Amino acid sequence: MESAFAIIAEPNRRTILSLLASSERSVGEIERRLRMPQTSVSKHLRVLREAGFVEARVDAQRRVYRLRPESLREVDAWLAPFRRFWTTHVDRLERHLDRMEQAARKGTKR
Amino acid sequence: MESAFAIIAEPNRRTILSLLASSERSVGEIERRLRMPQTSVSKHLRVLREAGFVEARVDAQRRVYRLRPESLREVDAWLAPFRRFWTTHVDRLERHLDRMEQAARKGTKR
DNA sequence: CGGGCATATGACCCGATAGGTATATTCTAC
DNA sequence: GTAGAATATACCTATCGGGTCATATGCCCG
Repeated sequence: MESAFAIIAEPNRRTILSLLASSERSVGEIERRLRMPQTSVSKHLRVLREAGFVEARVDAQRRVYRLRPESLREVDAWLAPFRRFWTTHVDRLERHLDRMEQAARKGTKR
Repeated sequence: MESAFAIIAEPNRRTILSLLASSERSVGEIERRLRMPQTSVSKHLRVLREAGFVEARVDAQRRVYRLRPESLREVDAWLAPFRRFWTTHVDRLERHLDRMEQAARKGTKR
């Protein structure tokens, strides 16, 4: 289970991620909202956790999972070169502004 | 091989797509540039073709493949809800932590 | 026409992985 | 401590997808 792409290839995992995008959830909540067996949820969460997509907070007997979005940036970054295919001149302006913003922040980053 | 996500889960297919992003190529060109066996290239191209990621133009004995980017928009669209995490959230948190770290360094005598 | 190039297809093997079932662990409440 | 909850893990199995090898198809050119 190397790449981020392999992780999100699984539909249930994508659903879990989407659910966590709105707010953090316990395993039981995920289980009920997505109507999938608990062991399956736990397994997918483990994969997501080990790949850095989510992290868990302990709350008594519960584990509350929340998103860790950095991993998805890899996917976003790979996608970047393709975006020019479906963007128009309007988005060109946007990219231009993005670059200017980045340049402006260069000195203060990290 | 249902979803676009499953398609791009394969590293060689991603490489092929990236290559085609710069310009169209014949099978032989892809084969040589990526140093992978021809049958393998053909198989991946078939998968990509049937999933709508690429299309082929016939040029004598060659097939010249070019990108059809619409399929990738599905991925891009799925990613959209997560983008707020790294366009606002993370940067703000990062800058916040940076300031705290700097302040902490100032205070300690190390 | 025949040979050789470019590409596609088919058959087989193999490793990875998701799902299911049963069980283990950890915590709470009494 | 015990019962029962919430969650994790082990194990098995069936499936699926990629690599490779052999072969088929189609096209060009002499």
